Amino acid sequence: MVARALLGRVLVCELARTRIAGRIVEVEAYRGRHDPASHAFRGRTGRNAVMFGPPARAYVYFTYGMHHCLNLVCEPRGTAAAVLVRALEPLAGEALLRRRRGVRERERLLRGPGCVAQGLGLSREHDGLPLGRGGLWVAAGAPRRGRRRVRSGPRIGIRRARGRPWRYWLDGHPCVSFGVARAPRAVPR
DNA sequence: GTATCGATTAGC
DNA sequence: CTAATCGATACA
Repeated sequence: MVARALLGRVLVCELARTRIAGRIVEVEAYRGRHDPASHAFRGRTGRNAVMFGPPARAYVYFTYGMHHCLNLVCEPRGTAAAVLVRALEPLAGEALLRRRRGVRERERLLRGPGCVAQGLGLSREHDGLPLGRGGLWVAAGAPRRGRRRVRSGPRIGIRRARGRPWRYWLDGHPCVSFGVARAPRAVPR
């Protein structure tokens, strides 16, 4: 699976003459037309069009009236699958991250999908950005996935298709959005 | 046209 | 636990 393989690799963001890098420690897979929790479940729309396009592009969407989230499109044209980047361990650009995020603790700088987009400075204008040419790419990354085991479980914050364990994270990593210490709250209703 | 919800977060 | 805040979606 693409999602699992991304763990431990390094996401590099060089936009607007800045440089931020982070180890990918938590992701979720969304599987298009076959996945009731995916934005692409009901077909192509203006928002999700990038997911139906070629792979290795950023799908950036706006949600809750105030947050953006970053996905990496990972299947061929016509198949709308993407991986949501939920959390990174900061490796470069921490001073800028502290300024953008307004928090001091390193483990909170890029913990949670909204925080990732805010930290990297991503918004809808970056939707469709090709990886590798537009200032955003995935580098080879850390050996042995940061020396942690990969765990999987239900995705966070969804109401449909909760039985599918398509969230993947590095076990015990302090930059994971919901670990042992912080359990995910149940989605209401 | 109106009503409801959301791949979230921070704060109490 | 809730407010914030607005685009997407559901429904009349």
